[in-house]
Amino acid sequence: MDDIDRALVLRLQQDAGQSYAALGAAVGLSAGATHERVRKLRERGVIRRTTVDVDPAAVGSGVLAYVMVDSNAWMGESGEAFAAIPEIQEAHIIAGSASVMVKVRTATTGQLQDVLRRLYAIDGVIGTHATVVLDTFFERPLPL
Amino acid sequence: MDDIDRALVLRLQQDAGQSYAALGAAVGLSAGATHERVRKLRERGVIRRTTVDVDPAAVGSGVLAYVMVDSNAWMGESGEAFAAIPEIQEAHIIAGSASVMVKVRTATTGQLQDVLRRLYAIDGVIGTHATVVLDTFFERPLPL
DNA sequence: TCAGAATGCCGAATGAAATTCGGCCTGATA
DNA sequence: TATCAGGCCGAATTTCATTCGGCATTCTGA
Repeated sequence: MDDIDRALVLRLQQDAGQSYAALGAAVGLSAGATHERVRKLRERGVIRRTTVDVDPAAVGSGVLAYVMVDSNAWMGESGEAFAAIPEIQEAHIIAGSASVMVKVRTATTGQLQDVLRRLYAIDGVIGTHATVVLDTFFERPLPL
Repeated sequence: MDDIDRALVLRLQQDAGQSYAALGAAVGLSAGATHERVRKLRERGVIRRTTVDVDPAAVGSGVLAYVMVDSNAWMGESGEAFAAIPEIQEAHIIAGSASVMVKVRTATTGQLQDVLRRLYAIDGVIGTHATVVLDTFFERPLPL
């Protein structure tokens, strides 16, 4: 993981569709060497996968909310219960008054309400506190 | 935006590196037609870009926190002030007691503290409330 | 310090994939 | 029903990914 690797990851985050030749030229390597570097970054798990960034509103997920989930038990093994709710995009164990925080995307606030209902159905969950996002300034890749 | 488009977006989210031939076979289209569909999805902005998913810990961002930012003024035009802090990965205007919520990734909690310091320096910011993530269950693509 | 091994890079060769296009079919329009 | 636009297929062409031999540099251990 040297400066070249970091530069490669940075540029791939910005555009994973460019050719290895272009990518290599940007960091001063041949296409072959660039290919090998990127292959190893994947192998090591630094790059997990290549994906596309989708406009949530365009695919029917215009409502974004963060939900703090309160519980009366240790939630450390409940990951799958949260994963079973497809509208949940992220789920984290947190330090603080609540024990879990989830990021939810739905088409409408009605569906958001339904997600809250399903959260309550999870073992140990005793309360939720939803924070609705009114506007997103930005969502961007990791700093490097 | 029909069922085929949705299937394409779904599969591209899972793996944007596959060939148009494979992608087309999965949805019942030729490589050429698939190429054209995807081109239009990009053109319409449904697909914003193709990128790589990076392991944060591997690039020196092992600490994740969400920070509620309190203010004494309308923050609607302050997006750039938040964007100027590279450790902030997302920034949203929210409904509720705080006015802005940001997602922060740093290498250490010391750097997190430094980010809070810089948040306080933004015009109108009068307080922060950080929630540190202890463990991430999952982070995944949009539901479709 | 020196031989051997390992690593990383370059440049060329080869096969696979992206991209382009003409022609055909279907559904909508008037 | 005649016309037109949109979408798909399949082939042709160009570009790119991937693989490899050979060379230089660095690392290891004696």
